[in-house]
Amino acid sequence: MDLLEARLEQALLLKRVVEAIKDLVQDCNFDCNDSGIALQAMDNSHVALVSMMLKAEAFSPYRCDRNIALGINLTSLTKVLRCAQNDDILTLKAEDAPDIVNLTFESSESDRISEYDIKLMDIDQEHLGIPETEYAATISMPSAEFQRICRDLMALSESVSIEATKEGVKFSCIGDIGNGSVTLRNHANVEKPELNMEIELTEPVALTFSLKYLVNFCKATALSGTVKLCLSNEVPLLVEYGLAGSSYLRFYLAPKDRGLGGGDASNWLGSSDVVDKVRDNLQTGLFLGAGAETRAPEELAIAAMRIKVRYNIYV
Amino acid sequence: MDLLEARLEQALLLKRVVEAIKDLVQDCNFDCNDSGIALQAMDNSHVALVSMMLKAEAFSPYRCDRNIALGINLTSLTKVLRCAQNDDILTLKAEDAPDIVNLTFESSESDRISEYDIKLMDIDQEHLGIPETEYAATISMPSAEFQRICRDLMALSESVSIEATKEGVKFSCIGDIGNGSVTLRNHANVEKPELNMEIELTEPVALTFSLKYLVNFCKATALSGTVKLCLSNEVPLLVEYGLAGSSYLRFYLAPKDRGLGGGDASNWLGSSDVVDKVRDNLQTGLFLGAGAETRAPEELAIAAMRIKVRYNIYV
DNA sequence: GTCCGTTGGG
DNA sequence: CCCAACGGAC
Repeated sequence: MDLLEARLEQALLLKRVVEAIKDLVQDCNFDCNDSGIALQAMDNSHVALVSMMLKAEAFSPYRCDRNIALGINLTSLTKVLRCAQNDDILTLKAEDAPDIVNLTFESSESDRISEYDIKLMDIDQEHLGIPETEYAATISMPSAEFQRICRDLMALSESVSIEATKEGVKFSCIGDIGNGSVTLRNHANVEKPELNMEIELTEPVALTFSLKYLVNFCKATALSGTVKLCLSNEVPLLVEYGLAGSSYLRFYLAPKDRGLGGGDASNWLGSSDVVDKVRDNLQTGLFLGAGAETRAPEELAIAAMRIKVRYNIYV
Repeated sequence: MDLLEARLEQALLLKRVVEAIKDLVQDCNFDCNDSGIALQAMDNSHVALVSMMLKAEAFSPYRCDRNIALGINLTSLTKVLRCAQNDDILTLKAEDAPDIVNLTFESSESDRISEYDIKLMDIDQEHLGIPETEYAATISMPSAEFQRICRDLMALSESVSIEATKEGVKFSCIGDIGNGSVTLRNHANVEKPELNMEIELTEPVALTFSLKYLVNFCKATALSGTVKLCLSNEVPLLVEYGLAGSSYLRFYLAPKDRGLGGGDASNWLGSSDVVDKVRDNLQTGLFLGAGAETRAPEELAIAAMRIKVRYNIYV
């Protein structure tokens, strides 16, 4: 008897989610419990963090009798998901103490049934239920527009500065061939609310980020017409794609320090001894100061990313 | 206060123009004066020449207080123009003695404004306002048809012979796998004049050209439904795409000599000492004979292309 | 949504 | 030099 059984009306949802994160994360746990399936993982260079939540309501039916972590290689999962047609019905199944997860794809007329087993792996990783945070600025905008801006500016530079004020948001960059900026003003359209650009702001913010990562996050564009950008100084940017129900796909990205001349984010954590030491510390949470070990694990990831920002500044 | 300000209702026009010439020319001056913006440049191997004229009437408004040459790298310009949506309103701005040119893209609802600065470069190049010439044959035909013919024949050969007679025009080629030809007869269609094929001819002409270059010129196809081919013996072919108003995009291409066996146009000016000498001469206009130095610069480019043809014949 | 062509990375 | 990913066109 299966311990987990989750039936998704459209395989497309999971296909898109996994396509959107597979280049950031190689292997990770799908943490299943009775409220749904969650995934959290930092990317290889620990500059970005992915957090997915598929609530039980996204499935019909959904059943998970006991907490279970399914360690999956995302390249393998991608290969299998590509075998599903977009509007196939997808069912995830796992037994107790499983060494495989089973994916079943049924055509809507159910005259074709495909079944795949993927081998599981043991991944030693805490689940980091990242806490909801108050941000200085929260921008809602069409996800396609955000994608377009990131791609456009990448033609000029590796970094983008995002400045949010009450009136609007300005994305700008400085490059060898010239400079560029895109300015969006608040815009409300009652007929097409998906095209709205809205800012909630307690204080103006300006931060700089790696465009390479942002463009990567934008693979999730098809998942939602709207994206939310949440910024506070010296805190990782949150890029959120809301899914049906209150499911979501979130990306966090540590800001870059301008003082270092706009080097690639993957460069500022290089491979020197010092950097290795810091990297170890990030993973163990050591740099978090007294009391770190007593904090909830969900705070550690974000805190670790803040430390990386500091490190970047102080070196 | 800006010296130049030129507002284009549709960014698409400039996008297409620059896409059509960027593979022929790396860097060139945009010569701006009160009558509009002009560009002339020879390609690297000096076999082809591009001449663009965007009249002031193509812009609204257009203002240029003083003659100014904006030296622009077309790869950079292409990158920036790709950041414009096709129906954005595009505004070009430059100050007096500028080191950058500013491009502004506004969405028609103008809730998005993108601004890019491109660094300028000093390009030491005369403006060669090429003179209008009388040609032995002038062919008007649908631009898509010309593109199709060039692409088709390129499958067989690197060169095409264009023969114009009173009755029609024949494009033909000889290749290793076989020979090919496309013959068009005069054709007038009152309902769809864009599909007309018309020849004005004072004497029959037959010349051979590099298909690689012609295919390249055909990137301009989307700019106009009609293309004009103008031929005279031993004179460069003129391929003209007319734009709204009397703006235009023109390409000139030196004929090839059949005696050399249809080598690639970029090959027949190779790298021997003799060739280098000739190339220098082409650039200084020396081979033009007595009186060359007193000729208007606009004649030199065309004359230089004729000399290359001769050189090719006499070697 | 699918397919093809181009570009960047290994 | 070959393969994968991304973007644009149909």
